[in-house]
Amino acid sequence: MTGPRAAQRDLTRNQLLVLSALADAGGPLSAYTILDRLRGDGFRAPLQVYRALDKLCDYGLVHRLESLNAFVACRHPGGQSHHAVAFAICEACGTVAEFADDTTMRRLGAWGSRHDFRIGKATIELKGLCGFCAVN
Amino acid sequence: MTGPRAAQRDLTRNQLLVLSALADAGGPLSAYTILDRLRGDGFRAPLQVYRALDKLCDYGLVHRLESLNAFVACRHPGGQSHHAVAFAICEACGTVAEFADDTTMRRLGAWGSRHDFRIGKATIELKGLCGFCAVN
DNA sequence: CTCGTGACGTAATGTTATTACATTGCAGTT
DNA sequence: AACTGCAATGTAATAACATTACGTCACGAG
Repeated sequence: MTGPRAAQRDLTRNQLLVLSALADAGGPLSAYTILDRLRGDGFRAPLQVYRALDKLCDYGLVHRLESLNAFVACRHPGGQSHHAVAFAICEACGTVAEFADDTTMRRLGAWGSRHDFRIGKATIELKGLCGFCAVN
Repeated sequence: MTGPRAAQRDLTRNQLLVLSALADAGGPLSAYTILDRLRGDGFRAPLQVYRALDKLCDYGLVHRLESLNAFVACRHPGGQSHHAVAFAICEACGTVAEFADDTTMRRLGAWGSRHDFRIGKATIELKGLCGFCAVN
């Protein structure tokens, strides 16, 4: 067992702490916010956080939100397609909804095929207003 | 004439310089790279670049690539939908292809309707290998 | 003329991410 | 047990990206 999936059971202390911080937050956190929250657990340098985040992203347990320079715990861990996920980010309240739209993904894959582009990772982030904030 | 489109004819000196730098490059540049290239034209501080970039993005003449922290001149200026654009970024050679896939956009719009999310801007960036680099 | 507005210049600072290098822990081998 | 290789860690320094704050200038509307 050496694949990425296998490692889910073998998280290191630092990885576990970072993942917990994200899960507890229930929403996106910046690397430096995570660092601050983990100072009590012995974290001192950004690299400790970034290294853990890299692995967690590899393992499919965390997503990076490019448009926010922040990270979220995956809401569908164990789900097959870590690379085929999209996010809806409310600009008013900051909530992030994670979703997978297979049709959209297939559509983008089709574009790739037609244009001879081999897709490694798709970043799809919608910024806007959630139902609650659009009204209030 | 007060809308964003109108302003295309009224770019300031700084905006024109930044747009030219991006157009000349033919690909993405970071704000600081632009700054360096414009030192000869009197640019001294990051803010001069960021201010121009903000406006150029508003006007639909420049796109920000979130996953690269970089900016590109729009390849379809005057095109109707500045917000409905996607990018394919080759991780090997750095080339960026800009495209608009209406079906994908409608699909995401449909997701928004179904989930009561009002989309302001969609960020779609595909990372992978272009036809040339996938072979070589 | 004066007031409001938008662009500009400059300095300082804040935020995000990486490089470089030394060390530690542990599995597999001998 | 000693050796080796590898992944994770600790620490410091620095690079890269972005914003805040404040003062000035040009210009059109009233």
